[in-house]
Amino acid sequence: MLRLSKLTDYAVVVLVRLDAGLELQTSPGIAAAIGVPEPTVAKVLKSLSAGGLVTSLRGARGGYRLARALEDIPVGEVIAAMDGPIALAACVDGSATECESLALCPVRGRWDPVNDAIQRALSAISLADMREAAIPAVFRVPHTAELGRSDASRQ
Amino acid sequence: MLRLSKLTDYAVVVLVRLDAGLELQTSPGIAAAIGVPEPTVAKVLKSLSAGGLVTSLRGARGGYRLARALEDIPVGEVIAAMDGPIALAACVDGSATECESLALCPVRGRWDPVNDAIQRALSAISLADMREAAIPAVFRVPHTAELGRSDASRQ
DNA sequence: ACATAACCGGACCGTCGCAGTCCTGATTAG
DNA sequence: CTAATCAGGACTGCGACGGTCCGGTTATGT
Repeated sequence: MLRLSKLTDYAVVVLVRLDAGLELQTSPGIAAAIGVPEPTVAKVLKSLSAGGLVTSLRGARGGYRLARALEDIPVGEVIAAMDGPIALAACVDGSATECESLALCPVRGRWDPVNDAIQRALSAISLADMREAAIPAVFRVPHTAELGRSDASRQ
Repeated sequence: MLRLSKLTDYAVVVLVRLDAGLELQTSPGIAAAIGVPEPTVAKVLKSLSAGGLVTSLRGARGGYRLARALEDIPVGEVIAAMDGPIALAACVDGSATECESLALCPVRGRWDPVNDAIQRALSAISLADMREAAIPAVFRVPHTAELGRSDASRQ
């Protein structure tokens, strides 16, 4: 239950990887570093960029960079960037129609306190708290050693 | 975005309705009272019964009853009964294979603190806290008035 | 100026879980 | 025995999600 999308999980891995000390990292480079297909990583980075969690530099020698320190990124914000606004209900979006009839809809505002509680819980945990386990041992070894390998070797 | 299943929302409405003071209520009766199709209500009640939130009496003159007071039912338990164990990850089930390779899987134990926080948040809110808004005004009036609508019309 | 590398913003499709319904038993009151 | 009710499935249509790909834009470096 509360199925967190797999993309969101990747997002955490990607963000932690972005904290590896380098100034700028490319999408293919990150993909190689964390062992996730490049198109998927690209998609994650796009969402994160749209959510303001990373800043991007276009063009050759471009790449991504953390917009803030991991300590200042609550996990709730990552989820919001990937899966949309955090809300625990079936019809919470600000859709105009309001389930056709506001009075009839049994799903109304009731979950607000629950949502607030979850929001608070997710705001209290930062990515720094999840950092340690974020990059599995297998991928933690090739750090700054040679990370432009699998993409640089393609030319 | 943490989509809560619609069934879970119905579950809250049903549970609140079960608190209406009657000793025993049948599935069709509840359906008529809250304005939700009978088969759906039946499904919800089955799940709730399996989760130990309501007790059932089979046979003629049977029905459902709250297993505990609303104050003693945290919303997290309702969610767990309807949507399975509360866990915020893609692969958290106790599946044997563990994503094929435990070492490789980037999704491992990292979300535990987050899950714990959510679990705590959901345990702190009881159904009594959600009672007021649970049954919309429209359905709060016709208590036992004219509920022979959709259940009497079938067969 | 040109080629290259990288991001951007979509469209696209297969898969899977969910909502909702229905059917066939098992159980109990009258 | 009969009727009412719960129990536990099977089944189906739909929509969201994971994952991939493509054309376009921007910037670097020669």
